[in-house]
Amino acid sequence: MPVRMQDVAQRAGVSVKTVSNVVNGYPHIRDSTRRRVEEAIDQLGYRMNTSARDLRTRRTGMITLNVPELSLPYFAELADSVIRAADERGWSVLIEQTGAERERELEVLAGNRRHRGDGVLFSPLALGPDDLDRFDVDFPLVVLGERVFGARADHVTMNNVEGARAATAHLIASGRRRIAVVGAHAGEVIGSAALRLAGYERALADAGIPFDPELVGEAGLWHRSTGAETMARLLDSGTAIDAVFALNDAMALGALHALHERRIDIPGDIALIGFDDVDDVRYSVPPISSVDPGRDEIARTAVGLLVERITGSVAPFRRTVPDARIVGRESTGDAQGDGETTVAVRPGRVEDIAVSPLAIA
Amino acid sequence: MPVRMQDVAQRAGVSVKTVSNVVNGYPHIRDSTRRRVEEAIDQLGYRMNTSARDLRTRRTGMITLNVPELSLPYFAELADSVIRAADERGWSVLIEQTGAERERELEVLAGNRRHRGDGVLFSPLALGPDDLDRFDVDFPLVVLGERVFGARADHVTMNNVEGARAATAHLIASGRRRIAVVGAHAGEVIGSAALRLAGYERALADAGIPFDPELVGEAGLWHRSTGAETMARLLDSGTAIDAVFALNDAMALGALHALHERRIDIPGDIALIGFDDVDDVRYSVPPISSVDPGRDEIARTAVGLLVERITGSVAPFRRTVPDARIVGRESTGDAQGDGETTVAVRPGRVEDIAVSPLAIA
DNA sequence: GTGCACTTCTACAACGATGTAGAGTGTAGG
DNA sequence: CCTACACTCTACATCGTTGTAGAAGTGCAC
Repeated sequence: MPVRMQDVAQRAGVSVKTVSNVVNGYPHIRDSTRRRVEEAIDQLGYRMNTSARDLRTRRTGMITLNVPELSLPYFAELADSVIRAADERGWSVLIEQTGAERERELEVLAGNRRHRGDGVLFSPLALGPDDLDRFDVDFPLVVLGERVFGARADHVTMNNVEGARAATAHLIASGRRRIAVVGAHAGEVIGSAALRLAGYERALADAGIPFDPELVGEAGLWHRSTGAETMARLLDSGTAIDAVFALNDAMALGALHALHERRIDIPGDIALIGFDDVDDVRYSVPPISSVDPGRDEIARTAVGLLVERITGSVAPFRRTVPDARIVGRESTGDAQGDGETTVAVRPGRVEDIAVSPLAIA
Repeated sequence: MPVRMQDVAQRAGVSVKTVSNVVNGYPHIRDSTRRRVEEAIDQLGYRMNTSARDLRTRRTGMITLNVPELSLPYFAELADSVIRAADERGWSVLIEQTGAERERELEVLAGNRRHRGDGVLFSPLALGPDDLDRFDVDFPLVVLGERVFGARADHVTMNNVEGARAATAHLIASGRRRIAVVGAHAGEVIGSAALRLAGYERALADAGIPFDPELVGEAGLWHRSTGAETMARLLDSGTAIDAVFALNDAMALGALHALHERRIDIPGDIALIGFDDVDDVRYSVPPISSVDPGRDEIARTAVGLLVERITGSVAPFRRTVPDARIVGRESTGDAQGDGETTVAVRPGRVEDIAVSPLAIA
């Protein structure tokens, strides 16, 4: 029932291949022929059957983005940026949610889930170094985030340690000494939590401030709710606190909530800084300072790496770390109202991973 | 290079079709045969070529969701719900962003954009009644939102009028009389703005409170920033105000920001209610009351309608309106801290649209 | 022993596009 | 006038799967 190239060809009095050539912008076509074909296409309302093209060309023009959930503002904004970056290059994006469940994340790598698209952008939250072997997959893959290092895959990470160091240093520079952390993961040595905590400790050491475990608040999931709970626990513990570094913005918003409940003045009594620089924190009350990890660049780099991996030849795996910066707002006393100050974070490094990719079948 | 059914068939000593039958769960297969095929699949690491299957079956198992942008929390949460609903039924979701640009929204309907997937879920923000004809498309389409009524397509809308009426009535019930509106669109008779304003007016009328145009604040785009600006204008105008109805939550958050800047007490001086019930408002300071339009049900219904339209026979177009409810929080004095009260909104109606769909080619 | 229904499997064409190879022109250069 | 080459177009095989039709085998009732 649907119109095929065959039908267009017949109407225009040319071969199917000529229609294909017109549609695909092949240059050597007489103007009159091109016009006739285009008219036939219009008249018949022809639209290319993508499945047939995909089958023949062995390429779909789609990539899959796997994130924990779009309800988390950071991932929603990441998805936004990824879709834009892909669109600029003419690619479409399929989105799947893993809910940060280990099982579903493993399925992404096993490729057992519906296997569409030419490559996968994967932001794991549940997998860790024990799962490194699973990343040896036979399809183009780019990993986002800080859960897995050393995987045999291209990898785009944030400048976690330096970002966290700069955020903490920023608080110290304004005279704070009792800086609490919201969102630590006890015993973990990988992942954003560990890296950002390391940056925090480094900043303290740089300033000669002793590390006090009482100031470190644990939070498993990095949601607004857990940020609020952790902040409340810290406040109830009775430890003196004059600043808070929330390891992401969602928890910073939760912490703000908890501070408000106790009518604590920000930044008067306690200064607050987050991480991710999502849109929300610009409009919270008061606006919250944050570390901008360079979301657009992360997305653009990741899409670029993936497309290269899909279309290009075999090359060593690469790890890239976009530039980050500190955005100062009212919650750290850097600005009033909608004002903002920004400070660059010491750049991360771009390294080649010293392993070769498996030949992609 | 990649493994085909052919290769599996050879290894298992059966025909290609038998492999296909095993993969697709065709029942009449000897156990021993099935086992041999499955072993061959494992050994060779076979994975179905989806393009070939899609071509043959004339179905891709994907739908496209077109939204303005995922950075807007409402649409991020909608996308989350849509992906979940689709996943439950075994469908994948391709997401495209229109940026609320008229041109791009028209392209969605023209089908000129890459045309993949079996159907489209479309949430327009720029199109209006003038574009009704464009909705006569030759692919399965379900429209979301309030921009277009009477289009020849299935349609899922929010219970705008009743939701807005109930929100306003809620403020009135707590003794407010000078209720400002943030986000009106002057002169528009369609779209969320007009419908929600109508609900507002109806509630005033019900309570015998005169409508005062000075209380109505315009805002073109419904962002946090415009909410803040509009709120500021209203406050600066000098009109007495004891409550604010922001026509969506993003603007409610912006309004909150503006109120905070002037150190106005909420709900002491001014009560505040929004619309959409996005996650953010649960954790703002203070938490903001809102109208919950039933996001999950909207998504589930929309996906259901679309899948039916794709797989099913021709049937009259349907319009559905999920149930909404008022969620009372601190900003209207209904609860303290994380507390919530809920009140059902008078149900919307489910109607058949009195036109038949075009035969889907 | 025959007929019939069910189970199990196969051969072949078809889905709708593109890659390859090459045929038929036209034109410039020798 | 012939050769070389660029331009324009076509015929045909092919991508990897599933639908259709039917063959072969099995079991059971009569």
